[in-house]
Parts: sequence; structure tokens; C-alpha cells
Amino acid sequence: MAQISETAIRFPEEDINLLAYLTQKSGLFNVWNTNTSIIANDLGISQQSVSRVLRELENAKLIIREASTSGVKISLADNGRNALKKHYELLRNVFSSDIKSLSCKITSGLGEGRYYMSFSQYKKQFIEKLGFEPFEGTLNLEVDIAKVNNFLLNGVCININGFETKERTFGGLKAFNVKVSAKNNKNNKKINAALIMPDRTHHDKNVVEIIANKNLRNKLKLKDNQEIEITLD
Amino acid sequence: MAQISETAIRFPEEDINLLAYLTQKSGLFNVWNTNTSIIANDLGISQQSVSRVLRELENAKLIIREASTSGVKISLADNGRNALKKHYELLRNVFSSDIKSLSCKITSGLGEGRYYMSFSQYKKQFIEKLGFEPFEGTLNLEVDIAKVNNFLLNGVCININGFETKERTFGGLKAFNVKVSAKNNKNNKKINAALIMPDRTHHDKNVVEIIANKNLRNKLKLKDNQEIEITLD
DNA sequence: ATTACTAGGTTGCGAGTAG
DNA sequence: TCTACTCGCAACCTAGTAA
Repeated sequence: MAQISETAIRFPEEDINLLAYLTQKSGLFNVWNTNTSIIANDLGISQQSVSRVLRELENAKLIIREASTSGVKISLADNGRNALKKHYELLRNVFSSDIKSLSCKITSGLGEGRYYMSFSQYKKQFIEKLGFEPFEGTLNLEVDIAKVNNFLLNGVCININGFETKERTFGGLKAFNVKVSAKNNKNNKKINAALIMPDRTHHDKNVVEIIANKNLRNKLKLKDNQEIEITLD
Repeated sequence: MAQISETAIRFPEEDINLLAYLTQKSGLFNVWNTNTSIIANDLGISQQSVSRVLRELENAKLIIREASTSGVKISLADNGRNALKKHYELLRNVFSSDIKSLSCKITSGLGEGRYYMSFSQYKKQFIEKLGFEPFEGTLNLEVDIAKVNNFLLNGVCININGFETKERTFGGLKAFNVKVSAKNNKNNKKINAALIMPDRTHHDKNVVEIIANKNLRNKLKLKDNQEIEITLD
């Protein structure tokens, strides 16, 4: 499963971007016949800086460089290929979704969501951006937030803006259109809904909420502690 | 199909690495409660620099930052998420292999390979690194080198070193263990072989060679212009 | 045409420290 | 404790130009 590494990442070379650029041009295994002015123009820096940086990359054994009065030939060195691949795999862990559906328990929850849903400033945005008027009451779900992040990767993130009243400030929300169904239940209807996550959700917090235009507890005949299944819309 | 973009890439922010780091920590959608010293320690730069860089990222609207005397809360802004995703997709084009086998025509070729195979300096390395003594003669293949790069991604790159004689210099080679079979032929034997590409192959050149420990033309009953199929070993 | 050296200006870095 | 300002020093950048 894709997951977020807990180890600290150190970037020994700040040149990953340049390596990525060169790789786009040469491919991973081949030689690119070019000159420093072309690269300078692409990257928006001076010819002189390109010359210097390429020499630095060569000294760091990240690229193989062959300079002459007719230009430079550049290819990736093994080290450069490996460094770039490492960087790619790090990003792949963040960006590759391999969770197609979420199964999670309904927590009894205090229905904090119900309180928020009662504010027209939120309601208005839900109608406008999600296309339905939410039932005043939410399902609170106990989740592993890292799994949720992974699951949501291919979803469309809809931003619900926060607002202020005289009494207090209400934070922004992120909403994702989803479908919800009950698990282990003869009733396997799928109901359109939205997964809601406050902008301020901490990366190790573990509760998200589901809203819909109807009472999901009734419609899906849900009991407390029952599991539901969520898929992307 | 994954392919190498021909458009110039400009990096508006040199901060992709830092964004990638932060994303590892916070996830794509959540808030990370930390402090500048922790990040400084992770990245090997000073607390002061982290403070400055985070403010820069905030000004560039790449992250959302909330600093106080008890630390900083950091999350990705939409722009930051998009910038990072763009960078990821660029790398994915380079690194994600979606070509499982290569079909290519045998060119009549002048058997340049045969000449090279006759040098013990190469032969010795083939025996040692590939595990077989190459038949003195190669198949020349007409290919799209970008496709070959993609195909070879999951292969193991074996470097064959170049050498010098009194007369001339012989360049290094890259070798990949593969299996070769004839296409459109009752004989569908798969024979162990190696795909060979000179280190100096230009990114738009279009010939690679195949070597094996036997005469592939005979063993696979190949005619000129016939297609063969190559898979990774 | 190229690459790349030199010189001088600019930006970035971090120790000290204020708030 | 934190963040983040000041400022001296180092690293980086590019215009001019040599090779």
C-alpha cells in the first residue's frame, strides 16, 4: 500500500529539478546533444550558470558531460538515474492511490456536524458546490487519515470557505463527492454523499464526516458501530 | 503511453524538494503541527533558513502557514498540491513503464556488432557480467529509442566498460538481459539474449543490437525484415 | 559558433538575539 | 520555549570576454 514514510528525508543534491529536466530531454539512458544556451533559455537562467551547474553535476557524478566548442553532450550517470528514481518513488508514495474504497465504522459522535450544517454560510456553499442541500446531521467516521488521503487522491477536492460571525470563526472545509453504502446488510443501495474534512484536520487525527441530502442513518438502516463503505463518485 | 515531452519545462519554484518533504509529513490535505527546528534538523539547514523559506512558500501561495510562539502549522495550498502533482506527473512519464515487450524489425545491418564482439576486452566482460560467451554476430534492430527506454525501465542496466587500443577508443555499452523470440512463426522458442546499447546512443538514434550465445538467425529461423519480440528476462 | 574564466553585484545563509 | 529580525560573510549569479 502507498503510505507516507515516517523517516526524515534529506536532499543531498538540490539539483533534482535540473536532473528531471535533463532526463526529459535525453531519456534515462541516452545522450542529448545540445548547448548551454538552449538549456539557459529553457530554464530562464544565464548560459554561464548552466555551464557552471553542468560542471557541478558532473563533479557530483550525477551526469556524464562532454563539452566542446560545438556544444555539450549530456547523459545521466548511474548515480543521477538512481537519485532521480529515489525522488520519484518518494512522490509515488504520496500520489499513487491504491485504495479504491474505504470501509469505516460510524462513531456515536456528538453530531458536531449537525451544528455546523445549520449555518447558512456553509449550507449555501454546499448547495452551490456540491449540488445538494445537506440533511442537518452527519455521520462521524473513525478512519486512518493516511488511508483517507490515499483514497481521496483521485477525487476532486472542493473547497468550502470559512467565515466569521460576531461570536467566533468557522474554518474552511474540504469536500469530496462520494457514494456511501451499508456493509454486511441486505440493503446495498449506494447513496450520493460528500466526505467532509476540516481544512485544519491534523495529519494524525482520525475523524471525518459524511453529509448527504437525506438522513443516511435511516436510508441505509444503519446501527451504531456498523461499517459503511465509501467509494469515489 | 508514457513518452518524453518535447516541451521545455520551466521550474517557477525551486522549492519542489521542500514541498515534497512537507507533503511527506503532512499528507496532501492535512495540517502538520511542527516547528522550524525540527524541519531544520531534517533538512540540514538552520532554523532561521527554515523560517525564511516557509514564509517564502507562503507568499508564493504554495503552503498555508500559521506561526506562533508554540510552533508552526503547515499544510499544502491548492497551488502547492498542483505544482507538486505536475512535477510528479512529469517524472511518471519518465519512470513508469507501460511497454512490456518490444516488437522490432531486423535491419540488414552491416554487423558492426560482429566486429566489436571480436575484441576480448568486451568478450571478457560479457562472460563475466552477462553469464554467456556471445556468438560473434549480432542482430541489428530498428527501434524507436524512446519506446526502448520505456521498455527497459524495469530491466537491470549492466554497464560494459569501454577501453583503448593503440589504434582507437572503444566506448562503453549498456546491456540488459532479455528473451527473444521470432514473430509470426511456428517457432516460438524464447532464447536468452542481451539488448546492447552504446553509452553514446543519441536520444533520437534508432538502432540497438541483440547478442546471444548462439546464432539467433539460425536458431529462430529468422529472415531479413522479419519481426522479433523482446521481453525482459 | 561554442564553453567557461573573471570580476563585481546580488542573494542566501546562519549566529546572535529580540519579542 | 517558540518565530523571526539584523547583519556579516559566503555562495551564487551574470555581463564581459578569452579561448
